[in-house]
Amino acid sequence: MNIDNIPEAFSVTLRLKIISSLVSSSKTFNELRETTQATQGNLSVQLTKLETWGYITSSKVIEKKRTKSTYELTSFGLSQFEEYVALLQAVLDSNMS
Amino acid sequence: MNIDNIPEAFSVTLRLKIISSLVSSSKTFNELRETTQATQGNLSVQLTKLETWGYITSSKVIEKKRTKSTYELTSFGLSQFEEYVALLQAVLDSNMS
DNA sequence: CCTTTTGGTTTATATTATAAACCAATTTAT
DNA sequence: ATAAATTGGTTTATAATATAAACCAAAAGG
Repeated sequence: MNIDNIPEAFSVTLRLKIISSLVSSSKTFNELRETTQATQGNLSVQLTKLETWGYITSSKVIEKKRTKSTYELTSFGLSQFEEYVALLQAVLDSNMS
Repeated sequence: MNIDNIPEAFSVTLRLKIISSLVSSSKTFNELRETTQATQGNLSVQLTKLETWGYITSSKVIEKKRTKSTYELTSFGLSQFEEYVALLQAVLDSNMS
């Protein structure tokens, strides 16, 4: 990763919030809704994108006869996030004059 | 700054490239065009936005009877960039389990 | 059963990033 | 002289995409 190919995952605030929220632990759809304050539709769309890109995985579980989706950051997603932050930090560090 | 109000300045790759490029030194329009590989129109639009938001300043100088614009990162722009990176780093650090 | 709630997805709209077209001034070529 | 090309951009049209509104199915409550 370099400044010329920053992944799309980090360019939308909601996606960044989702990723940030999942760093500490997996979350359900509604937990993410609370922490991100996003609408359901928007959340659904962005989760689908992050999953398509391999940043998160989801698993549907039937709980009390209702589906409950849980979202988890993949190791790829975490490492991309770490790389992204390291890249920006390096830009700042290179300025040390 | 927190995860709920990430400035728009950082959500577009070209804007992030411009800011990154200006961290080390001021640059002219065409120097930015080379380092960012952007089209003139796109570069112009994003520079105007960054200037409107106070991230950069521009100065037009007449050199060999031609205008030459130079763009410089403001101290506000730099500190916002630093805050942004620190914020993301804090998210990662908070995961230390 | 009829309404409400849960747990989402699909689709339409609004925003905005990008590229194409344009413009004025200057230089170079004829 | 003046036509063509270059410099240094801005304006505008279009393409992409983020967001919100509408929708849907299944279950629970009244």
